[in-house]
Amino acid sequence: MSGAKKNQPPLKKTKTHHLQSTPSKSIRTFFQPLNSPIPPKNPDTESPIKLPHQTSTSSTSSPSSSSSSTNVVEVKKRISLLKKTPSEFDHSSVAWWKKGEPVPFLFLSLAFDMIKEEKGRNAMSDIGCNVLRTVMHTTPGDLLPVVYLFSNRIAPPYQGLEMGVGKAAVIKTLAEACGRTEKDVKEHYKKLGDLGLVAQASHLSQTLQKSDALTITKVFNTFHLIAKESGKDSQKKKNNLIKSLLHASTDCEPLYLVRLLLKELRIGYAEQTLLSALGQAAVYTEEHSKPPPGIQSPLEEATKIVKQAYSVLPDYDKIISAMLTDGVWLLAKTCNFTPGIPVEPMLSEKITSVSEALNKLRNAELICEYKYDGERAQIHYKENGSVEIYSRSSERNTGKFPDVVAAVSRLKKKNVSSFVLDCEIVAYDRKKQRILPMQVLSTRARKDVAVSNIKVDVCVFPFDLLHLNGQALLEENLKIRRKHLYASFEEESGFLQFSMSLISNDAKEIQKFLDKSVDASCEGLIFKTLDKDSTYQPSERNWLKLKKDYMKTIGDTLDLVPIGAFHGQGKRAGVYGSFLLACYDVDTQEFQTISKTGTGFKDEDLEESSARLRTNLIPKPKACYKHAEKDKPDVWFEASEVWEVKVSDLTISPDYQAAVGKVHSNKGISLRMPRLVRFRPDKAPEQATSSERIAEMYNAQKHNHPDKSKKKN
DNA sequence: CGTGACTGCCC
DNA sequence: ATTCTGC
DNA sequence: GCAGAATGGGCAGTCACG
Repeated sequence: MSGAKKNQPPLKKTKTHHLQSTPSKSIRTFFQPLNSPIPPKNPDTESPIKLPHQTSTSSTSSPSSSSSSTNVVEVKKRISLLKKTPSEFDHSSVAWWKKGEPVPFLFLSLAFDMIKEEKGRNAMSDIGCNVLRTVMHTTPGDLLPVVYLFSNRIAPPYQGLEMGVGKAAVIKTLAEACGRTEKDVKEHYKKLGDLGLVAQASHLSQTLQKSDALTITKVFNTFHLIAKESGKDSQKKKNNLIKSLLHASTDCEPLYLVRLLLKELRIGYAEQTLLSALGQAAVYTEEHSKPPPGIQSPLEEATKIVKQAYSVLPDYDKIISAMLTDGVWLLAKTCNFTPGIPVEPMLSEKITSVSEALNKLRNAELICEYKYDGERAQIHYKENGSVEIYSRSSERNTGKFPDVVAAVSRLKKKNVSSFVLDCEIVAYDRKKQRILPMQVLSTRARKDVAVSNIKVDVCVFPFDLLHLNGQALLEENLKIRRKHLYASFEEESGFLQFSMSLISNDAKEIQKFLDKSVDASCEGLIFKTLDKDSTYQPSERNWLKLKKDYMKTIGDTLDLVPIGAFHGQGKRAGVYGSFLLACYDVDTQEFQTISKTGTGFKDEDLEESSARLRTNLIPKPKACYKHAEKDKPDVWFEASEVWEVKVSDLTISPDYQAAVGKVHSNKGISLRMPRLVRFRPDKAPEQATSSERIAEMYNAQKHNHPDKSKKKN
């Protein structure tokens, strides 16, 4: 594809006033210039360059119209030292601001830009590491916001703080900020595939407005203000806050402001690399603190420790503060699993057959459990009786499930004073004693639900216990955890039922169990070891999952026609990113939209398909294309080819038109998790899967006709 | 007060 | 969620 | 095999606007 291009707006002069808005109290606990026995190499006195942010002592800001643009050149030259191997890097070599002064946002933006250009994760991690060390050295109080911005968040997920700024809002703001129409901005966006690049190319702040240089804390605090804004006129206010940032930004700052707002950093650097860099930065910064004896490679070890700490306590406020006060080597002690704070859930890896499970977990005692189709939940019950429920991504869901709160409180056994339960919450019809589809669960109200007003009942299916009566069980084997699990709760039909499980290493028996799970409206099975390697490993993909649609020969497959496409974003800029697909209704001779798809393509496939279909453009949808007005693709195609798509489910859709009237009077059918399997050059569009067949497939889904799913042996 | 666009979060 | 890709 | 970044349907909640 293409190399990265930069597109930098001309520099503007920035004046130097540090509007210091202190973030929050957490900084108080930060250790000051970390234990640096080595006197800093005279950080500022020697700085040979007059830099934009360095008004030195004179608070009487002179309208220094002097060489501000050359200054940025100098800054960039200097900052390229970040590329040095950490062992050769001098933590005071790149900062152009004084010790104790707020870290300029430009520093982070330029670092992002450098990271983006690197290829290897090691090289990227090194830059990150050097950035963190620089901040630790000059302004440790800024480390927390720097880490948050690096990780593309503004708060731990369970705090529910969201900016509520999306593409549409950014488009609107950009249009206003540079006096263009929204339509204009949208076009530009479609071309570049990245609103950050649009912002950067827009030469914002045309007027030579005297504005203060952005600092990390300014940006971070403004993000928080944006997040907290709500109610009438809140959109306008958010809009203005964003504009104020954009107008104060220079160089590549607009690019990263926008990307941060949209949570799309796109520099190939995310959580795991950051954690690794954090660990390494700590090792270099804590120069006097020797690693514990017996450690061969402190850097790797520190990385492990930080990742481990984060996986059981995913909260940077706590991790950073613990790291700065007690050092990285104590992190395993200072950042423990904490009841009330969610742990990252253990995950599973996809497999495609029972035999694959038996192979991978050879020589270990196996347990299979039904894979229920609901929401993952981690339920924390504390000594004082308070309960919190967290989602798979650590969002606090307690307010959505007051009935679950009641159920676990009621069904825990007497000897249980506190626990953390890992489970699946599933929509459930108690009268018919039947699991209901995910789509039913998703209609449940989410905020401040009252037990008396619940529309969708749920049943909890526990499968693991991470904590019991003040004791962490993470390090115990599954066998032990299960023993505790079963000993700690009573079952109550329709409220709490242990996940259906089978302990077996017998392929035939397991195959039967798999079929049974599907009959019971489940998605398939999860495989785990009971003894060997069976501790609970947060965020690790050490379980296996087998779903019917993963299996090569089984699962629903459809032959569909691409009739439109959407421009790609990010690394897909310049090609289509996804395609609008249709089935064929033989009776009406219509192509009816059924879903989009944008995954399953090799890069090459995507380029070729894009090139091929671009020759087939039509200005308007044909009369025989049945689609909703709502989501029109960027371009329409003549129906010309057939693609095979695999799905996990068919669903009734509010928008898509496939088989409309056949299973629902005015709604069509769509696809859950559609992905391209292969092209079908052997088929003509009219040979695509028919609406009739799609209705059949929908009706064949077990949970749509549960009465017919008689037990079979 | 109803509707539709937008956003975040489930999968 | 699924899938692909570079390291 | 890891980590990151592309991409899917669809729901409730929020806000702007008529």
